[in-house]
Amino acid sequence: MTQYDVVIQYRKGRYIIEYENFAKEMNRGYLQLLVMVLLQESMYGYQIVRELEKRNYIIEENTLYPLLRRLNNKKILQSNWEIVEGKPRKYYQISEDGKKVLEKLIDIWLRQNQLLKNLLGGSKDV
Amino acid sequence: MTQYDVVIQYRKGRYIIEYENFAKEMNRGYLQLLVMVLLQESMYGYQIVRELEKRNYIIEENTLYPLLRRLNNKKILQSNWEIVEGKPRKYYQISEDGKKVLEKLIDIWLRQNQLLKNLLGGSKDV
DNA sequence: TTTACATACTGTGCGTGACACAGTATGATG
DNA sequence: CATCATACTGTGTCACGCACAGTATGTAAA
Repeated sequence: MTQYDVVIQYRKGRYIIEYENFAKEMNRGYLQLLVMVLLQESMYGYQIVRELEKRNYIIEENTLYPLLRRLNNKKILQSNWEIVEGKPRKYYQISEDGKKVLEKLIDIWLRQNQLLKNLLGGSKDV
Repeated sequence: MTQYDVVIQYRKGRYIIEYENFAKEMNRGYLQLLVMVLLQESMYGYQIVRELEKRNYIIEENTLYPLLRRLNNKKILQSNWEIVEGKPRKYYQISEDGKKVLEKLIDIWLRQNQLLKNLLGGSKDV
């Protein structure tokens, strides 16, 4: 915690650089979109975490599992259990309703991208 | 509300298509990024709403004003009042701390973009 | 052999921000 | 003189990211 740090607050027993919070917010919406895109092929939770890890994107298990459950409850995803090597795995895939929502989200994402690209005006290669 | 609609729930006196909720989530993080990018030049709230409207991006006043206040409280933004044509206007600009956060957010955004682009595999022109 | 780590889930609760709702005040237009 | 555009303020609700805590199996190291 130096003069160079950004905005600091004490929470849950440690100092939080405020941009950790902003980073969190950046995930909202995006993670849902990401998961829906991935689950066009059937996958289980742990597999998703590892797959994204390989692609240098860290998603917390604490984030992903509740997310999968929520999307499942909303019928955005479908799921089925399989026993593999004595351990149960819950496989998820996007549902027909989910595909419709996914389309909308990709639309939004494209529009957001376009706008930001314009505002940054070529200073970033997006 | 037809068989073609996606996921429906009744709230606040009307039916909500579930993807409105997903759309909402898509704004989290992104709006903060957007505002920080815009406020590299000094602007006031109402002006931001109209400016984005021109660019076909609707941001609710109910969303923007609280957002500006929050970012101001966190010293991400600075503000000053001016009286124009007898009416007070609160002008905001990004602060030095804010610029550091903005850089991080753009990084995150670029990484998210890259990953999603890869996953969508050329099927979308991003 | 027991300790520890990887695998693969479950449940509950907190904090934050998008947006709803409500309100204030001025100037211009009809 | 009513209504609309301008330009803010304050407070409350709800959903989601993530923290925290727990369960259970298989495997590798000490």
